[in-house]
Amino acid sequence: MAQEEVPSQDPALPATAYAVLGLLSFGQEVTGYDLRKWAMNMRYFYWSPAQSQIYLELRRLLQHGLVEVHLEEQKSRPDKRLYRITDAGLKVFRDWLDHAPVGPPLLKHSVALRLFFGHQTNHGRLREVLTEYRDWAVEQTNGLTLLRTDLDQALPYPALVATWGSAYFAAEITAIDTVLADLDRMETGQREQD
Amino acid sequence: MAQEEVPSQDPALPATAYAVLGLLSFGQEVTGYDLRKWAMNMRYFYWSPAQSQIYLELRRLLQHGLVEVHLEEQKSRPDKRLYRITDAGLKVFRDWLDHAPVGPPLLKHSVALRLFFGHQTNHGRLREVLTEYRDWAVEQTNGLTLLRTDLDQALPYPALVATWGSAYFAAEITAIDTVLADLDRMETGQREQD
DNA sequence: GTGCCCATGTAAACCGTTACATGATTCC
DNA sequence: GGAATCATGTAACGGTTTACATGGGCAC
Repeated sequence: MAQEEVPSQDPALPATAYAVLGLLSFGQEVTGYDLRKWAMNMRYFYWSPAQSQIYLELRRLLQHGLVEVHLEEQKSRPDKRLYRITDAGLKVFRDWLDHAPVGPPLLKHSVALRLFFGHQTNHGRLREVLTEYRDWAVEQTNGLTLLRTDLDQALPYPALVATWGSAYFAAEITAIDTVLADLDRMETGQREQD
Repeated sequence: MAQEEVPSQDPALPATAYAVLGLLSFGQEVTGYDLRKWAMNMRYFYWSPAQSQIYLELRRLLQHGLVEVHLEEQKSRPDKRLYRITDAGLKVFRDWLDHAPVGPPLLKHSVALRLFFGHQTNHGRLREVLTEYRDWAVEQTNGLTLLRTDLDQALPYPALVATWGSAYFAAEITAIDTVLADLDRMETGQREQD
């Protein structure tokens, strides 16, 4: 067994690697560039890594024998590297899906953080920040509903996630409205405490 | 001006540094150890960094002159390093609060990711994963309501965030229930397509 | 003709995690 | 008696970001 590609048993891959494997598990043959675009459609619930990171993960998966490449020459442009998942890769991915422990979502909500520290800011600015976030959330729901029409019957599980995402953003919007109303009450309530 | 501590103008601190500064902006004199416990109460909306990271940020803030320390000797235990925010630190923090651009929350929802790839797993396991996440979300709401009783009038802004957090987890729970019901429908619907 | 899209890749910097080390005190 | 708490810190490792580089095709 010289230096042939031996699919190692427990590669202990980083989370991003599994995300890439999962995208490839849909069966298409795609480039790293394509993957990045797909990943951006998932940004609603899973933060997309930098583009350079995706290329790195693909190389790693290749070394582990979990994906395979086939080159497609292009004149005056870097050759296309079309990746496809291997049987070994599919097995590793399914093992991860079925056996990985359930972890909590990783959330860093900078807007909530700024509200938390509201005692150091002026209400005017705080209001701006919250409103801007609310607008952003509205945009996200719009983007998601657009996406969902594309998915619906063709990709049922992604469609479920899209529905979930819509509910999430809807909740954020009403939560912001509640906060905004509470801020009002705090301001006017300061002079008339019973 | 030899090598005295010159508070640099635009330190461009990492997000964690501002979180630490913000906690210190409540005015108390605390240790890194205390900060870590406080940060854990914020894990509902802002992922707590590792303990070693907090100590590192404190040293960095000290170098920038944004916090100051005073030692408290302890026998048979590392000396307490009690940190307090400086005027410069408070200024930097307020500048950040009032001028930092509004960024989207950073979310990596591993459970949603696994639902997204549902075509590669069996429904039984998928159900388990979702249910386990649901249970976790219920725990979080319980923890939050406990917290909120402590905060309420004393810390109004953190209380607002706690309320927001409760709404968030409640939304997650009903979203999971919807997904679970949809999965049922997908299973039974497979044989009786009209 | 300016700017975005394609398509890959390298390099440096660094945030952040994990693991380890210490050692008395306090709670069950 | 064992485990958790207090209280800080170091070292290794690696995931991730940011910046940079290339260069033709295509749309407005």
